[in-house]
Amino acid sequence: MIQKIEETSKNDVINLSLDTIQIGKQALVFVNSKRSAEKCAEDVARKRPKDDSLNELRESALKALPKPTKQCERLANCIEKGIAFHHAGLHHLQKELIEDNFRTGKIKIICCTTTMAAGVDLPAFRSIIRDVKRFSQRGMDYIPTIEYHQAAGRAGRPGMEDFGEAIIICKDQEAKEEAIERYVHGEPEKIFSKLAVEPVLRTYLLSLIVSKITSSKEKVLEFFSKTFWAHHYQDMDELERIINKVLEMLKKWGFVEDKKSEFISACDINEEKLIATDLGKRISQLYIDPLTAYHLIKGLKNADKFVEDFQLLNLISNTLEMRPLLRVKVSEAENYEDFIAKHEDEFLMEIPNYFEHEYSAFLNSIKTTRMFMDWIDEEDENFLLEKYNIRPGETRYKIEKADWLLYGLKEISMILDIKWIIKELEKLRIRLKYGVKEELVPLLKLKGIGRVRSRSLFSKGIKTISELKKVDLHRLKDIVGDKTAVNLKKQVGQNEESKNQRL
DNA sequence: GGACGGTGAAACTTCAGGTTGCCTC
DNA sequence: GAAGTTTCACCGTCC
Repeated sequence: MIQKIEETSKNDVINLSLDTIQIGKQALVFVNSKRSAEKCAEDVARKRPKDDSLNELRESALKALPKPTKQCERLANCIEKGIAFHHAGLHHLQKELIEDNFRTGKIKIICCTTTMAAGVDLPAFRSIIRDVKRFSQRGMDYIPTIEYHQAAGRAGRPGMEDFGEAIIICKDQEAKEEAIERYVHGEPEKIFSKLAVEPVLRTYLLSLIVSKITSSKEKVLEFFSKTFWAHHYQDMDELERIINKVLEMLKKWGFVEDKKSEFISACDINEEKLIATDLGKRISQLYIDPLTAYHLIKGLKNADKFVEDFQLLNLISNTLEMRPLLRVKVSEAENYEDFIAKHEDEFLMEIPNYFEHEYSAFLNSIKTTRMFMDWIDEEDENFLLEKYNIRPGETRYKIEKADWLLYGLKEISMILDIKWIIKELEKLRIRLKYGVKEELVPLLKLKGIGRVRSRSLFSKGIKTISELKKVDLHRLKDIVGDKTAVNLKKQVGQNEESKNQRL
């Protein structure tokens, strides 16, 4: 059935969105980048009148962060017209806000990336798939059929509507035929085992040995031969070669060792036992890729009684876990290269050769490191967005990962008995978590005190716990508010409220 | 004549998502 | 590969 809609603009997404609203329904628009999601939402919003009943919602979106970023403003400006964008760069509060208000019907159109296709269950009358191609390492690739199905599956609300509409936007006849062939008639892709990815294999193999599920090379091979991976791979010789290679690495790095059986039975006369070392056990518990662990250990050994924060942050930025790293633009490269030259002897890892492929990753790691440095230097999210083009949601995600790696680094230091560095790591973790300078660390031990309050206390001269004890309750109330002030006094062992009541 | 603003073409840049650990009154 | 952004040349207007 061919259905005509009103064309008020050259942009099909705008026409479809406006039509959806006009017939009293909602739509999700799927695009291939965060920037597109934002722009697309703004384009639709521009064609819509402001709705005063959405003022409160607008304010909530704006106030999700202590200080609104440009992204918050853009979102708020869309929301007041019943339109929103949704992607991984949003603060989780904003994501929830958008999802909840789409469910209640206040938000009519969401322009989103794949966050919505996979993770969130938000049905709508229309699923509009604007982009069926997405950037990949090989250039632009069609999105998998399975992903199209997930997006299209959002169309139609069970129990509320008899049907839904999934629409792919095609620029010409050729694109239309391709879309029908690939997505409407196409079979979803077969599922492949992820075990074949080396970091996963390394982690998995180590955990098998740690948990004593497989205690010899033969048993390891036997175990893997029964996996889904082997089923797909079929070539057992090649499989054996890969597993052997990984096993040798684990041994070389000191996470696994061979042990000749002391009680030789008739059946396993030549069997060498595989045993995880203490270090190997801890790494497996920490769920870090063994290669990352090896890289961290090498870095720790290069540190000599004193480390700068940037050295530690750079060490963890050069791990697979931290990827994708922030990308250095052509115009920025010189600046970061200068930084490398200036600190040449200070890195805890070897700097890749300029002509090696890894050099650009190292350059990116410097940018990521400097982003963390700015964060712990108390720059706000808007500054990070402007300088590094990293959005608040991604900033939080990166910080979480960095924190986890620093925790891993601390645990490894404990096993290796490198005691002096542990305090440094603990301090850095606090600074990274809250995004503060070192001077605020003592105040952050208190409950109810974070980045903002610790800074205002500090700037009013309250810099330590003992100074907090000395300060008058009324003055404290002026700085952090009534409830927090009382709470703080309680925490430092002064129950000021009961004292006041007694007076 | 110079400052300024508007316009459009060319050059340049950038491009999804998101698991894991520990502690504590 | 393509959308989106930035840069730059060009032109017209105004003081």
